[in-house]
Amino acid sequence: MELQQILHERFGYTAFREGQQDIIEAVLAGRDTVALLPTGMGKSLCYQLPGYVVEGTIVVISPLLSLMQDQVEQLKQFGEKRVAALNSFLSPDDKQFVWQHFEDYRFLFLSPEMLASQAVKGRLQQMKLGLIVVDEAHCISQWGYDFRPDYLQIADALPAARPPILALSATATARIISDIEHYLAMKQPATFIHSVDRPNLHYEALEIEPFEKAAAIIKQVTTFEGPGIIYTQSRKKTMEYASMLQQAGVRATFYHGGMEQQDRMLVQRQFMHGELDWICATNAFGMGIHKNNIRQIIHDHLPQTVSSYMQEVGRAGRDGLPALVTLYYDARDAARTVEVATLDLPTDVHISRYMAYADAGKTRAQLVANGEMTDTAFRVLDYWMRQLAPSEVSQKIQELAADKQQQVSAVAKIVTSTCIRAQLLAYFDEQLLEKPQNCCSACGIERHAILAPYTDKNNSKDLLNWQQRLNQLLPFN
DNA sequence: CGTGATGCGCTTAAGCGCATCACGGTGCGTTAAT
Repeated sequence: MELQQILHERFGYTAFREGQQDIIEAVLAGRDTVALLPTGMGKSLCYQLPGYVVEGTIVVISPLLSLMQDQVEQLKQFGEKRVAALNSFLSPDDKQFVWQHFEDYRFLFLSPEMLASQAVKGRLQQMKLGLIVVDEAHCISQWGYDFRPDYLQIADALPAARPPILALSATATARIISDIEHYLAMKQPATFIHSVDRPNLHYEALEIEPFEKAAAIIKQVTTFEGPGIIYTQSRKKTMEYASMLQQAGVRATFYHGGMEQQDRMLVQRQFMHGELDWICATNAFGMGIHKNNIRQIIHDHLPQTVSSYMQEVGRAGRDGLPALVTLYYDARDAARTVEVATLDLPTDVHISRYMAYADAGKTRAQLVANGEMTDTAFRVLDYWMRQLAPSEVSQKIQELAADKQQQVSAVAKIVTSTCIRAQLLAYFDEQLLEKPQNCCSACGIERHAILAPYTDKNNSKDLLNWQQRLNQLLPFN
């Protein structure tokens, strides 16, 4: 069957979006493929469609359970029944069911951790696989080294005779692409890259005294239109900002990784449906947010990497209309961001404890239960101890810390440069060819030319029924 | 680096001033203990 025909009959589209067809053809030609597509440009179709061409199961490695749920639902809406996500969301019965029908699924979603389990590995060895997909593949680089080491071991979990791998992401530097190719053990991959330039984003980086930050942010939010996101560095601050905005009459709330899954979903949906205008969040807020009319992104600190900054500001202006992205910083920010970034790296003390326990034949559960290190620290350490000699691990951790410092420096250098846009592009090996009007704060910017004034949404009488409307919107609440 | 909790020593014994220390972000899966 022709691709066009499948596209139309199965998915109801009349034409491919830019880039999709080339990527799909590369995959169908059996090539390992790295595809960088802007968010909202139909990444999912690049593996959904091949599901109806190739023989065997499409295995999708996904970083978040909530993303898996979204994808499963989307495929079900397209009429696909042979789709499942094997993860800890499932009840024991459901898990049993998926396990029994493992080979029968057309699409199977797994986390890297689940993929690493012996049981899953064994099962994958014995079944017919059509395609391996790594969604949000920049997580390999972003999380693999010091947070979720299973991201560095995806290739080890796959059968030797495997189908092609398709790695999908929105933003990737040369280094991230090279990490993806290396840790997925890709063979002469086809690579599709797009420009990261976003002409409708207007960049601001404003140096400010620490004690003036909050007031400046509240003023900005109540002067110009939203919706928007405020990114801050601690869970506590998300709540403080949300509280201040609420007192200023803004429909705002907070979001961070310590919240219950259900609350997180609730906030996401309120924001997407326009019930909330501002989210005050840590970097937990982002992946899987499909909202195209975000007008502002505000940072109250220096982000940890240029890539994460690009991802965060990149959530603004997906509708193509102008958006303002503002970063407030002070001279001490870089040092503080480095502290936060390196906080949970294992130390020499942890290495000694790890070795002592290994010698005594004790288990990781005992180590963690004794409070000698966190579960994450153990897993990261366990990975490196298996990769390197004990004497090399300490040095490796130091290298990781030095790298974090270097990455923060790169952010600081860009936001204090003579043209933020040009420097951001340069970081992604691109050259700025045409400067838009109101390019960035370094080039000169006129906020009123970019955004409409703030309007007070509290005037509408339906605010009184806010909770009721929420309840209607969200049946499970 | 910056903040907030804790604890010490001092002193018209209840609270102050100061030093020290822990903590700060991102998520998967599993299981022990209720």
